[in-house]
Amino acid sequence: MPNQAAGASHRAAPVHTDPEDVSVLTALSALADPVRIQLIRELAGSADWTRSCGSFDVPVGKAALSHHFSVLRGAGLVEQRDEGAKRVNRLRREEFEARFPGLLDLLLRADDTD
Amino acid sequence: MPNQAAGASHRAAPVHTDPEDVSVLTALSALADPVRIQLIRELAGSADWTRSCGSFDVPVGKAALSHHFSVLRGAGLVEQRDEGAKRVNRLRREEFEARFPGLLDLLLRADDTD
DNA sequence: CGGAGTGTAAGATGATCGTCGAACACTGAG
DNA sequence: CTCAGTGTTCGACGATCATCTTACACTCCG
Repeated sequence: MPNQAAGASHRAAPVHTDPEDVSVLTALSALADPVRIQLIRELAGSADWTRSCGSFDVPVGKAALSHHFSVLRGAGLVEQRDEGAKRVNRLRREEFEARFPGLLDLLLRADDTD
Repeated sequence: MPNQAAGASHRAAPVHTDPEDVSVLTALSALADPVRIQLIRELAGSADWTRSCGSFDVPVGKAALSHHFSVLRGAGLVEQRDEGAKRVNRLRREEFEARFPGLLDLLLRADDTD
């Protein structure tokens, strides 16, 4: 097997979906949840690859949290990478913006919660 | 009681919500449904006040249809008016666009269904 | 190695949501 | 008035979804 750079992992790599392959319905369904909205907002306020899954201030257990990240990946909103024991995240701003122009901005600009 | 112009009705007027009072979550939730997406698209392709509720080609009964229109009203997406025995509809394009710029266009431009 | 930390997988539970059928109210036409 | 057409409301049902608990796998560190 090929030599791997820093950040190697023997865990199963997270499954990602290209935003181009995401339907409008899937995108809207992924965004229509308070916890996921909060995750995206927090993620948007942090630099890429600096936030591990457990570092978010959301009122759910880690099992539910894992599920939410899975949904966000499936909607092409989040990219994940294993870094040691942690799984760090990145918001796919440009790619998602190219597929759904203005949608992310709508979420991030809004000042209401519910 | 005041003299009423043409189109008077003794039925309870439909309850509308101003798009300005709609939260992002409510808007996204309203749009995250295949039937409602179809309703909005069909409505967008017709002139204002020309489509009665029963004139839409959706695969649900009239009870469910009535529910969907109620959700769309609550999200500030649709305005309704009684005209004789029928209730005719209008897509609130400009008002909704002012509150959520680009969101409606996203739905109407997309060429995928699910 | 052994233990703490991190995240996923599987099963169960409770709530929400979309749907339908039936009953009801209203309108317009005969 | 009677009747057909239109739409809403109510109760019920089933499916989906968010959540939790438990168990498991992996990584790092001592």
